[in-house]
Amino acid sequence: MNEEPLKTPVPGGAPVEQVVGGQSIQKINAKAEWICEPTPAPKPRAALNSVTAQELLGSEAAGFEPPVDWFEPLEDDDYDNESLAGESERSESVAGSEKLFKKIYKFPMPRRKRSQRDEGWDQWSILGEGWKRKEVVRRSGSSIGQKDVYYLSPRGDRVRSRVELISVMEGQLDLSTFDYKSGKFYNGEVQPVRIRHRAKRKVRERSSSESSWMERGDGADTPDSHTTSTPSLGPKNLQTSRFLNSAGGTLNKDSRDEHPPAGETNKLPLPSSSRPLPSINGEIGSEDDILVCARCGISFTGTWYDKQRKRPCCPNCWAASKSKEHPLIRFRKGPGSAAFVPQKPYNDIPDVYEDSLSFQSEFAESQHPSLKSSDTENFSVNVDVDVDDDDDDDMSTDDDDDWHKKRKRRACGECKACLCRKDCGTCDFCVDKPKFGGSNKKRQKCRLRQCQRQAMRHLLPYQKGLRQHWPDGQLLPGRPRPHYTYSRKSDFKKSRESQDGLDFTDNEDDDCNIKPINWTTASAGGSTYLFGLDVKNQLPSTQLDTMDLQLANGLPDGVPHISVNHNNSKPITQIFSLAENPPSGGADIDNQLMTLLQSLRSSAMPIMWYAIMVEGPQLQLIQCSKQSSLSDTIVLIDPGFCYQVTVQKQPLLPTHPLYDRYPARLTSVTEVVGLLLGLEDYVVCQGLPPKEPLSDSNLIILERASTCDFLVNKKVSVCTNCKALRGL
DNA sequence: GCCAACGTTGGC
DNA sequence: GCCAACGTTGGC
Ligand SMILES: [Zn+2]
Ligand SMILES: [Zn+2]
Repeated sequence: MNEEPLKTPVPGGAPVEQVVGGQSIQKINAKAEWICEPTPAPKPRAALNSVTAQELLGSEAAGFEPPVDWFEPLEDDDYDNESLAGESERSESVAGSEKLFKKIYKFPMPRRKRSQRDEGWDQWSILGEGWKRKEVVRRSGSSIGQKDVYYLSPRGDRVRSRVELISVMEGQLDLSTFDYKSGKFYNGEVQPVRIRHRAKRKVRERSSSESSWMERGDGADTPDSHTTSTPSLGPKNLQTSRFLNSAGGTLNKDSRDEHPPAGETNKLPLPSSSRPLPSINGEIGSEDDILVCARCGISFTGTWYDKQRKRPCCPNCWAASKSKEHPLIRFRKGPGSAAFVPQKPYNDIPDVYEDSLSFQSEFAESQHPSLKSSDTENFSVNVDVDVDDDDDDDMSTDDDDDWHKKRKRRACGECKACLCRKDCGTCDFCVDKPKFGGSNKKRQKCRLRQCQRQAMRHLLPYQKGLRQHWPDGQLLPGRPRPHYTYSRKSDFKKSRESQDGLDFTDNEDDDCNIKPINWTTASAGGSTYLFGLDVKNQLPSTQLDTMDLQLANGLPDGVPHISVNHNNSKPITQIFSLAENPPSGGADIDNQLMTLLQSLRSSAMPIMWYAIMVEGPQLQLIQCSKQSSLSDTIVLIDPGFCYQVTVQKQPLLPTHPLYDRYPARLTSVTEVVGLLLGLEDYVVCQGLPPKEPLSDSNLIILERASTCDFLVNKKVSVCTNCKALRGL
């Protein structure tokens, strides 16, 4: 999918050329090109990938000098219709400019045009010809008002830190006396030591704050086997110490202290009267507009707007609007009122998922039977109790809350993924990380560390290439990855079967984040990640929700490992793909079921049928292809080799004709295969729409008769019993 | 509609 | 100061 096969992790500490401080730009374009050029691509194209249009004009379209403000944003107010989404208010003008530019020059443009990309860059020739610099004031979040300085290299590298700058410079310039923030050299001058007024936030404070302490990189450790330039990302990451020692420690920023006075523990901006205006250093600030705060009426400089970006809002009012609640504590609506619970003892936290069974029991464990708060780490976690005080003010916390919720909700802090401290080092997101030699394009948390409950679905582990490989039953080559599996326990089942209710909660964006992720409700679109397994729900019924499906990790080169636990109360004890190579090692020879299982494993089996052994023992054969019309069908074989077929966990009626066509006991591979092949003649009964559609929903819910056959001949999509129910 | 890409923020 | 990684954009 991406270019990682051509990127080798860099042993040692020195970043290679491609890895320019995490902002590699050399191979951004189509992967075909990249594949042809495993070594850094020619600079012109690299530049085109990330250079600004403005820069192109300057460097390539010689002679054309656009007006100074050619790419300058119009007034933010001009884009009122773009209410949300950060800087989108500016994208229009930029996009328009880009079109114009394209039209005139027919240059290949960067793949993407980010609105801020071309804006606000100042020539910064002190670093060399073509260098640019820009300051960006944070517009939201608890660090609002903070300024970030970026540099843009002539090649288009967007540099975010001193370390990156040094890396990008590749020694072309001695930066030992360069102050990153101010962008100036202090040759021979002794810089006053900048005093940090801001008290360092304590771990405790942090962990009980709104921030989900787990959600951040927070010590995502690097597996040793993958260690490249960053052996560890612990709290004391020494990776950059050599830079800091040579520069950061002795070299200092401009002497003007822009930190809040002592006692101000958060980073909210100070009133403009006491705080330096957002513009600094003359030339930088000179382009800022003088604005009048729509709230308090004071004049201020900069680009501060309310959340809708419609009206100017001075930093002070920004702060005021945020301080209605503690900026570091969020509450969320929900049952119970406890805001914080002690977190699982840290020493129970796995470094990685080591095997399938550890993951299998995840949801049982997530009940946290042991909540020792005496642990040395004593983590706490926000349980997301939301008070959701609706705010009338439109610069207000409504958006702010939304923003915060969105920003903060992707980690429950409790699930195994959240508690996992180590990056796997092999998933696509890990491979993208600079510390693993990646180019930092995706910038996402390790898939295995994505919260099982709250992470966005597309970030969860999944089977890369699933769709290419599974329909035809081909398994990917390569060493099997550890599969993690788990079964949901009966609480899940209970909640579903006891009610006729249809729970379509797609919890991705609502507040139901206390329960485990609801895998089975998502069926829209082409990408349904059921924590890995993409299952097509034939029928959004309660029955579906009782399906208990779980698939292994989503590592790009992983062999799909499927484990499906149909029976909620039976832990999976053995997981085998029928197509998998026989594993070495002995099984329980005495167990005849196991013998059958092993025979099955070494036999050619119908496509996408997998076998697992669950406690009982019980041998289960599961159709794991979502494309299959039998995708929710399971054959259960008990130790006496009697079997039962279930569809979406519903057993077929004993009178089902299927049972007449096949032996009552499945004692051999032949018999098993015969049944599985015979099943292919069936499809799952679709059910029929109710007579009275749901009032408040545009969903079409299909219902089945209680005597539904579940499996019907392929030519019929609905069984006779369901038809009878509708009088058909 | 998907997802690569990346601007941006959180937090040590 | 640094960087992990969140959330969004926009090309395809
Ligand atoms: Zn990973
Ligand atoms: Zn979690």
